[in-house]
Amino acid sequence: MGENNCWEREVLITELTKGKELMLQLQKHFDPMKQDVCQYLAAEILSSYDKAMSLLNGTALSGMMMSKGKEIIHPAPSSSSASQLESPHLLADSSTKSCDRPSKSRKRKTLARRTEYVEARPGEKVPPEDGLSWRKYGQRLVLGEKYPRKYYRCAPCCCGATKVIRRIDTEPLTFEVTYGGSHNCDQENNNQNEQLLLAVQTQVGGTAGELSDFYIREMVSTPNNSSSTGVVFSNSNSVFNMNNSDFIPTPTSSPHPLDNNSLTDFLFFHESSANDFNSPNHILTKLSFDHYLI
DNA sequence: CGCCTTTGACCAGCGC
DNA sequence: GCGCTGGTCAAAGGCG
Repeated sequence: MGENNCWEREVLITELTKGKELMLQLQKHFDPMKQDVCQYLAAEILSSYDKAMSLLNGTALSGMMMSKGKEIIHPAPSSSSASQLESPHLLADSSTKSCDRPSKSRKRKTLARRTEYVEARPGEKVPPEDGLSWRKYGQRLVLGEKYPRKYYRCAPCCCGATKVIRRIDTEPLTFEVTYGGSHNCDQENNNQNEQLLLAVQTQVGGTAGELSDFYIREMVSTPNNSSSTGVVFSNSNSVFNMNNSDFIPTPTSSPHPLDNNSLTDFLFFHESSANDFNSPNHILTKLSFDHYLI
């Protein structure tokens, strides 16, 4: 009870803060030539305020996600996997991080779970990647459901994180994704990315104000290996790619496919163009758009 | 040959 | 207490 109130208060504060930040960005970046960017920011702001209003109206967050106020997570960096996994609802006991296999017991797990609704892109029959690495371990057709549920667990290590994907019968393009446990290994990557972002700010401009023309496009890292972590960022004229071995921004091969593209391209960058300048084995940690647009 | 997916079996939670 | 349900296991097969 008390924990729920604390959690909802935290979500409320987070959503209101996020909305404020987005509003400031919308004001800062308003440009009639970038209507798609403005529309995206406006949608995010509305989403944040909807969540906050739901909480103020006494709607439990879980109910908000599960029932009429279905939360559709669009495949944009604003729905950063990193921030999602930091949800207190989801975090089990991160202090006891270990890579031991979870208990062999087949006892049904009663871990805190979090459900999201994800839309597939038009023409695709699979939900968009969430930036984390998963390995499928089971699939079963549940009674009364048209499509089978697919069960995944953490691939890079054995932190016990699981994910269940269910295709909605009535909305074939919508998937219900239920996360269980905590993806500790990716949290490590996220910490590395935070450090890398600070390094970028230090090297390129020093302060966020001086970096106002740059968009951090993507953090890039490889599984279980921090040595090849990198970051890609750009302004309206150039795309830079750097890694943590030198922290010196260097232009990527020109013309880069992302050059002169709008921010819409940035939002889906990780799936369409990432392989242009990274090893095929990389995984990409999607970042919060509103957080890293500096 | 090793990794990944598939699939039937197992077993505990849950409702009646 | 019993049966149903669904989450997980693990062997088998597929694929690169």
